[in-house]
Amino acid sequence: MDKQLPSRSENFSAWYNELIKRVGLAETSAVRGCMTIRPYGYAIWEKIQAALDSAIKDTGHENAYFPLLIPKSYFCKEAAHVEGFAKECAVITHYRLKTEEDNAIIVDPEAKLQEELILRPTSETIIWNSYRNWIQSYRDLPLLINQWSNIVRWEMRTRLFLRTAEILWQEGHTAHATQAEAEEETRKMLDLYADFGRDYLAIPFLKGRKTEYEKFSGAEETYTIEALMQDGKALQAGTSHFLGQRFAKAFDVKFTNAAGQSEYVWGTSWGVTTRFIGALIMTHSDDKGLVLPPRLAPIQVVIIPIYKTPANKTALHQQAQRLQEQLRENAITVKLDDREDHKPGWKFAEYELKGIPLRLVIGEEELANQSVTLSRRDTGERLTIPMDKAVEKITTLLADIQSNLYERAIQFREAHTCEVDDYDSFKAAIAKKAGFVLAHWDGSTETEQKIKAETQATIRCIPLDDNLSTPGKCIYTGNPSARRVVFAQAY
RNA sequence: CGGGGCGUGGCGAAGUCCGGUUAUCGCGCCUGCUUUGGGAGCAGGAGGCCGCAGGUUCGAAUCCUGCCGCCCCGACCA
Repeated sequence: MDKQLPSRSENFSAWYNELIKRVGLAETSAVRGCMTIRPYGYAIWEKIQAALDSAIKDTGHENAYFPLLIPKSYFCKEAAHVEGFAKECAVITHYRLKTEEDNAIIVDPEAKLQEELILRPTSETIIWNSYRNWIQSYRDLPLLINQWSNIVRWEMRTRLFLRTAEILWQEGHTAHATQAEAEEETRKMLDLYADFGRDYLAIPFLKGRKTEYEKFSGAEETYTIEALMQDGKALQAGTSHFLGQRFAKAFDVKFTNAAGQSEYVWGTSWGVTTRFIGALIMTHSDDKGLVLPPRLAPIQVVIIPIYKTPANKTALHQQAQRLQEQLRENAITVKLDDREDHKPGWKFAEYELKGIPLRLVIGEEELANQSVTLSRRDTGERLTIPMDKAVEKITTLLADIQSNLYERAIQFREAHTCEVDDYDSFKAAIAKKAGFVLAHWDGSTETEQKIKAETQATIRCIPLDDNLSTPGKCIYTGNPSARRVVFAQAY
């Protein structure tokens, strides 16, 4: 095994795959398309879950849990929804195995289900089927439910954390009395995701609306958060859907308003997945390995004592333990690595690979001077500070690293965003993966598909809250365009 | 589903064309000693139905047939 990772510039996807394996985040499993998330990777997911879960609850949502298995008939009630997912559904047809005379184990042909069950690719149908019973009056609204679950989408080609057959995610499903309220909810949760991205993942997300062609099957409107990866490709990291009354009508979910009239409710759904971890890797990490924002790092500081003379060993060890305790008292997660079977150089490389934001070294020199040496993972900067200032300094450094990563990502995005006004420049920009390419588009699906077929570029979103709304001419057809949209090659 | 490639100790590979005694190397693992400020050194050791099933042969990792699995490229897609 090479000590070095493949470099990003030479082979970005080899770098990505190798990093995940080497860091111990995840691995491909025996089941095709599914991944095993290893403890370190899962610890990051748990950090994400904890922060997001409390943000979701703070906005008035409650967690619940709905079944993994969905009757085919439920699934088929909303036409657009079925069409969108039909090609990637795993279907359960039998409920029993049996042993044959030659000891072979087979699916018992007698045990055929009367109605096939779908492994949920998303839970709208089974949830709206319950909502019919839960909602009667406007007093039952809004109904704000979230669930943490796994879903199954039978993908042809998979990549760790980015596209797998089984996905861990969070899916919110809400019901409202009015269209305006549901639309507001859709946008509110989009904002919540983007804020979470900024504050925790240290990733700047571009908020926007999906085109008709790219939107969720079953939604009236899909909003997205799009991020730009270091290789210039875009990643859709989360979506929030305004469902209109589609599922309410499909599942007959009505309520009585204050005036005593019966109305269909308005719905939303929104979700983010472990794809966030993929975004995290491809945004911040480098050729030495993972780079984690402190707020999501399972270990924020690693302490490495370096012994030279046996006489100092005890003193160093005690000092290191004292530092560990002090940091813990200040809610900093810390690991003391005093193993003697690896040399310091090995440990340095190891914790850089794992993306630990800060390394604290205490050796003979530090002990003599009552100091510690700190190294930042994000910049490689090394500084020696007095030992009694360690906790204070580490606290500010962790905050610095968190904001530096965000700043760096914003700068990268700005440097990789361009405007083009003709198709040739467009093709050139996309071919060299220039990042987000802002261009005029005539608004037709036909044009969108032709551009995709010719250049592989897709419309990532029609941005919200920006200053791109000056009219122009479509780069492909020359037809009038109300505004620029964001094109990119995407994952 | 098309096109290409690959299955050999935990991992990565050599050996396969042209069959030959005990299957090789690196990493990792175990034991011991010496080491410790950027992936330590030496010595010893464990670990293999060479993807599976048949066949050819005195003899198969190697040749033949069939099967299974995985990866890459396309079509498809969060």
